[in-house]
Amino acid sequence: MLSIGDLSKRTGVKVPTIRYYEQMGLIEAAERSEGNQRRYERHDLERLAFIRHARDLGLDIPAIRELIALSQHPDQPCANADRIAADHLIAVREKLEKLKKLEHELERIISHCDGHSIEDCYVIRALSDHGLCEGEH
Amino acid sequence: MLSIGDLSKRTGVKVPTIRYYEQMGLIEAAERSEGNQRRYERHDLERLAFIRHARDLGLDIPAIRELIALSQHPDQPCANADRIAADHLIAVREKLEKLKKLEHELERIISHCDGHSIEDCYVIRALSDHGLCEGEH
DNA sequence: TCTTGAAGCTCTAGTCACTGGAGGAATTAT
DNA sequence: ATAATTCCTCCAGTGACTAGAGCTTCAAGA
Ligand SMILES: [Zn+2]
Ligand SMILES: [Zn+2]
Ligand SMILES: [Zn+2]
Ligand SMILES: [Zn+2]
Repeated sequence: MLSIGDLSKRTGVKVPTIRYYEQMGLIEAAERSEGNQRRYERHDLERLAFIRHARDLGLDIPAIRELIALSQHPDQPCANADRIAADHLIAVREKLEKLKKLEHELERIISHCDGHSIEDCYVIRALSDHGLCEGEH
Repeated sequence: MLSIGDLSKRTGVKVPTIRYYEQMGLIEAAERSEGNQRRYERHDLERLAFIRHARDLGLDIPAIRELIALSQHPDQPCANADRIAADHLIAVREKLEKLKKLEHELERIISHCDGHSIEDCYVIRALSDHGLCEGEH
């Protein structure tokens, strides 16, 4: 039987975050001690590690909720789980594309400034006029 | 003299967002009509385009506020403006690195699933065990 | 057993950059 | 003159936490 603090230390998830996950329905409401304190067991540890890992991979809470629900039905096909992951990969790739464009523009803008006065600053000028940009973003 | 709606149409910035920028101190409080409605001029249009462009490049509001303040002093050196852009580029590159790792892990995870039952689903198994991952993230 | 300090509880509010709605006033078009 | 549109202010909600206030419970040492 672990206290919420023990669970926190073992998983690296902060105490208020564990309570938040419970509120969001990712973790079942834990059993309580006589004095109303949460008491956890091994399977809560595993559940929390699952959530933490999914969050680290960038999945949002509704997606994780769905994955947990799916994982309760081992005999069902896993097409939905695979689709959640695939959709997320698509979203990650879209963000990557945007960030690459930003990186490119920022590099270009910074390298074009000779670093003298604000009046001539290419950073300021480029921000004032998207026409100076090479691509869209 | 433009109404807030005109300004919105010309810049593509939504009306509540323009009011929000005013509240955040990015735009000076506009003059008002007799009936208390905001009236804008050309330089507000330019200011808003500057803000919009800076936001599109991912700069946050405090950074934009500082850039606007700097741009009011054309004779000063532009080191601070350049530093803001450079710091932002560093932040963008860090995000890029993280996203590339995520993309890689997600690709790997998805490709390892044979798409049959939840019980064997590699997506679920990989989420349950970071040890199955190739790298950190 | 008593006491003290750490850790737990609930509830509320703050983060960031907006976005939307309610309820009412002003402006514009017919 | 009337109707339609736009404007005003204020408040609340988004996502995923995070922090604090004010109180209770727990664990350990004297
Ligand atoms: Zn410069
Ligand atoms: Zn641009
Ligand atoms: Zn699968
Ligand atoms: Zn992993």
